[in-house]
Amino acid sequence: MNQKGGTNNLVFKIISNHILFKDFDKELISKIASNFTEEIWPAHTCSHCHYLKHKFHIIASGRLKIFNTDKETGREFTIFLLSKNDFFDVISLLEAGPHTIYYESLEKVRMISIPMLTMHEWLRKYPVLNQKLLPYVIKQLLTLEEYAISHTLFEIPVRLARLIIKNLNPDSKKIELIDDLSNDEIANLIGTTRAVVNRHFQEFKKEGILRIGRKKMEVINVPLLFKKALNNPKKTIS
Amino acid sequence: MNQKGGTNNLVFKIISNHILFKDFDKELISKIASNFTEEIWPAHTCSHCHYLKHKFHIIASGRLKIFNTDKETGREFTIFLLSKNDFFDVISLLEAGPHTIYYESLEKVRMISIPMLTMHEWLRKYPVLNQKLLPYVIKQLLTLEEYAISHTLFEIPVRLARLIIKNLNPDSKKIELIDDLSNDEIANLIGTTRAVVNRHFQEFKKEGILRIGRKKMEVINVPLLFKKALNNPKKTIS
DNA sequence: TAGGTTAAACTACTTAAGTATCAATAAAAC
DNA sequence: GTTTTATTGATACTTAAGTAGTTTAACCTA
Repeated sequence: MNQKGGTNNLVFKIISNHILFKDFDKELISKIASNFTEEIWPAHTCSHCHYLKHKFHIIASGRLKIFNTDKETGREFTIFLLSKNDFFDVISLLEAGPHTIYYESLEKVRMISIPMLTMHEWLRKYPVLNQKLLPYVIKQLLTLEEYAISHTLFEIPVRLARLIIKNLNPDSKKIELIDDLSNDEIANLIGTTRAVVNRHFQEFKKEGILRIGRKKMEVINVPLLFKKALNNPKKTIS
Repeated sequence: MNQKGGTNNLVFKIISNHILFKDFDKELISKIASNFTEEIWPAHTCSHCHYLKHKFHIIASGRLKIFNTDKETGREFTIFLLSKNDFFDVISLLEAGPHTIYYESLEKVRMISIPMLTMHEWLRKYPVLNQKLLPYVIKQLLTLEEYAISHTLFEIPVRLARLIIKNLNPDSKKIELIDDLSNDEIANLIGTTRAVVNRHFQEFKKEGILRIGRKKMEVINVPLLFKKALNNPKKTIS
């Protein structure tokens, strides 16, 4: 019905290439796309989870962090750093209990969204959608498991090294997604504070692992970085 | 075909009451049940994830922990403490990359299992199964998120108090599932060491929150316990 | 009940991480 | 181009948690 164009081109383009919907037939994709509306969050738009319970979003461009805060200490922990094609909130897909987390756009974020009710309806109507969703959720499960483990068993330098490696393009050897973040945001990603991150960055620099500029970083010794990522508390090297 | 009895009564009883299968019709449940075999792990049976990739298990009785170890320090972190009706390994349901975790039975564990291939086949054949699985996986996601957050932002006494609260029966006020664990196993659950757990147990005891015996514990002041669970680093009370 | 085994309690020490503060510097705004 | 703001770099200090080792108590069983 809304075939040529749907609500607009952006929505159709995203939906038809998206992991959740791409295998649906063209007709259905158009119908699905027509339910989405475009939404733009300016940089540093902050939103409480509560207000998002009624909407399901897919990111078209820009980065958005899901985080938790400890009001007492003011410290933050970035649980997920979402970018293109990621969607939220997965937890709200399940009618679970209260789930206090926050969202903030790191820059201007373009996204498409539908009412959560519609998404719920589709999940009932198209069981295949559950099949598509499951691998994504399990991948998030793995990510969180990794967080829990490394925040429990590993020290900051190890966590820092692993964060960089995880965002290192294996071909270009360039750091992606996080290379332009401040020390503060890096600290949030590994669950520590700015001062501690900076302390270890200085160490990494001195050891010739990283080259660091203002809001940019570059790996100059990959093997050494991988060595840092091993948990080796009793260093034999002086 | 294998209607009366199936492979045996235990399997049928578990399957027909299990969250994953209970809504299937009797015929299908019998067919499904006939694929399961019973398995018993004696107390302290330890198994590496690798060997379990080819099987899917549902626990009938006993406790089993999923954990990770840091070989360097010997420290352990219990990711999940599974008991009746829990199943594993969820991550292996997705054909993901390597996932190094370990399993150990805390006591004699009775379970029923099928080849992972069969489970994969069913997930394709019965999309409803994905629908049943999703809420469970999302619940695990929530649990891991909670771990990641509390291990990042909260100190040991808070984590200890929350662990107890999470396993506190709201009606009976009795601690369940973990009340007979050693300090060592408690430490694994909150990601610290035995000595530290004991240190804070002594504190809790002195403050009149807990009564502690050898491998048993009891809450004697619930409100104080809840107060401990709040993250309140700057205590005004001396 | 004696002897052995295991877990818990206690003490002393070490260290990484967190905190506070300020100076230096780059970027952005006016 | 000057002021303002944000980010980084650096120093000194505090503390919770980790580590090591010993003592005490509970439990088991021979």
